[in-house]
Amino acid sequence: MSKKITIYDLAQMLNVSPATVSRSLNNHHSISDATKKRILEKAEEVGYRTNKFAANLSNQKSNTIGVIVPRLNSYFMSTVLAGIEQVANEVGYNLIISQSLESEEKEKINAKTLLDSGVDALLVSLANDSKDYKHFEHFTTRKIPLLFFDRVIDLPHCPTILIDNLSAGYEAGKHLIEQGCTNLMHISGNLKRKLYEDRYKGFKNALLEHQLEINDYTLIETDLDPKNIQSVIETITGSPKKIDGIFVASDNYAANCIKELKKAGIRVPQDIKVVGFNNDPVSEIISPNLTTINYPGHKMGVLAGESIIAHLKGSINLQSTNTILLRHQLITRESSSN
Amino acid sequence: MSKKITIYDLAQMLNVSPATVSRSLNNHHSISDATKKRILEKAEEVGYRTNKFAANLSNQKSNTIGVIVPRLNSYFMSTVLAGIEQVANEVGYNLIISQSLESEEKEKINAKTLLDSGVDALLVSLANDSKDYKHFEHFTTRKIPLLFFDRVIDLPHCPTILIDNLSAGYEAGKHLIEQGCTNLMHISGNLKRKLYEDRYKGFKNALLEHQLEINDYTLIETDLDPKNIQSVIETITGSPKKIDGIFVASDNYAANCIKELKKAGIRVPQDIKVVGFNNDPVSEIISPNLTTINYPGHKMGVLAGESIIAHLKGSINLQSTNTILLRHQLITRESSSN
DNA sequence: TTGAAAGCGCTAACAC
DNA sequence: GTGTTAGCGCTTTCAA
Repeated sequence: MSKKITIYDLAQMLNVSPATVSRSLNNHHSISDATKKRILEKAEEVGYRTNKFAANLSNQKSNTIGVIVPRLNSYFMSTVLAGIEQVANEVGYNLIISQSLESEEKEKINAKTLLDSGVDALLVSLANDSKDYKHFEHFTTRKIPLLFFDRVIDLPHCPTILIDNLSAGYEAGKHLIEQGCTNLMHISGNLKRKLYEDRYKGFKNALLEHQLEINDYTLIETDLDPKNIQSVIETITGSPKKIDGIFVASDNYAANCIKELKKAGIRVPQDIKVVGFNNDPVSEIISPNLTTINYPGHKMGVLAGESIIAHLKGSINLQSTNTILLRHQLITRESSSN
Repeated sequence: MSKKITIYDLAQMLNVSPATVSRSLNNHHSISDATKKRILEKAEEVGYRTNKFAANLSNQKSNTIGVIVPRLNSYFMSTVLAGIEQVANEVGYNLIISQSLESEEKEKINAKTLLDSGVDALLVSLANDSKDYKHFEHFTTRKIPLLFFDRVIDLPHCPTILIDNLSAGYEAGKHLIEQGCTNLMHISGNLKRKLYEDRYKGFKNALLEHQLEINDYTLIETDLDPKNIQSVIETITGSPKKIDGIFVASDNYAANCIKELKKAGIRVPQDIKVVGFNNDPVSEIISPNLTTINYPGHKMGVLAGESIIAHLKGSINLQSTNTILLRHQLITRESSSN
């Protein structure tokens, strides 16, 4: 902002008051069309650009929405962000995006920075690490709307958007059982996060319902980082009772599992059937194609964006809606077929 | 920002002037440690939060960097963004990210919005569509640093960060030739963008150097969207001379090609050898594993972030550096083996 | 329909 | 080392 043409300059050029210029620029109704037109044209002509700093200061709002995600470079998350960005962009909101990199510490700092930056609202998907949520209180006390998606926590007045992980887990388990698996394993993400806990619970429910054994091999908690996959493979191959069905909490990890299992001479789906999660494009690239749960990331982003913007514009009150559940769907492919 | 405690409030509580408070908060040297401490403590105690709008207005800077990318949900791009975010976050810069969705129109609007938002600098990867670059002139005339990465354009005073696509294309072609391919094809992205043009040029150079024929089947231009892959497969299978080597401008597309080729009964690498681009994780998931060119996305993001921030802090002058070339690398895997 | 003027909260030049 | 004060550029109440 250095070629400083202000509303004062415009006012002077046109022999009107700055107030009139300001009103015209904001399309205020109490200005005659004639002067409005005159001012707008002049503004265009001299290349006037509004100074948002000043407008923000005066308005106490920024037309900016803050986003905190664990990391933005996963297929799922970047898809969600793309959805949020799209709707925000359309209605003229800016998006400030920051990553917690799974660290509660960074999440806190990010929240603080975004608060200071004067975001009008905050969208959050939690870090695995986070146990304490005081850093979000500043937002609620200041009545800055706060919405959680995917990795959520139940905070008063904060709506959440997610899928029904419990039933998704159940469906995955049930499907494997129906395909004839009797010795099942779940490879989970960080169980501190409710979505992973729920997926496991649902999965376990399916086992219980079919009177299948639950033992030390039923659940492995991981960070879902393929780097550390080897120990998981060893656990699978080392199980006393041969494992014949695996439900993995992410497609990416599942694809890597399949790859390593194949290397270890274990056939998928003949020896072990696999169900992933997310419906990542990789699920259709891996051979065999991966059975998975479709998780509508883009839609989630769009919905999160739309909800928060509608709330900001006053057209709906988010505080009352507490949870929005998106529809998921089991997609069966080769990795679990008979 | 509704629980409004200002520096005036603090000043009053402590019987000092607002200026002293401001200076203390900014750790100005001309303030005695004693008062500084007193003020900082009080600020903490009453939960004072600085109002960035006011600070920005006064400073004429926002500590914010704008980013425009074609879309943020590709593996490569989200990796770059993760890199940018990481360095920006570390030094207290915010990132406003927007997508052009490959449309010049949206790119223009995004640029305008970011300009108005008062970003201190702008990082851009161009939309395929863009032919006109006037929308970036506002930045250069206002001396707002502008840096292009990946999909770049040569604008005066604007540094660019990219890899040597010419030699990357050459290496890919040469590799296929060395593997015994004689009838080669390149599946390119939008040739309006120089990086794709360069990849093809390099590839062609390899063919010319080995006196291989260049014909209508040597080059297919696509949007690299797997949705429209079928026509490409038909072109491949319909070629009068059997194509035995393909260089694809993205791993994702290459993986889908391999998948479809396999469906069509064509064996990779026996019948056709394939080289991709990016070293996307999918390249190690697809079977056969994909030979590819490693493209250091995260590093590119980090470098872009570091460069622009160093420039903003005055420690280097970016205008003089015109182009930063990152090192790429051919990674040979099964898809091109003998 | 338009204008005058008082903020919005912070910074920094200039005094003391 | 600290205080006074004049901006930064826009919005908006109140008055005309």
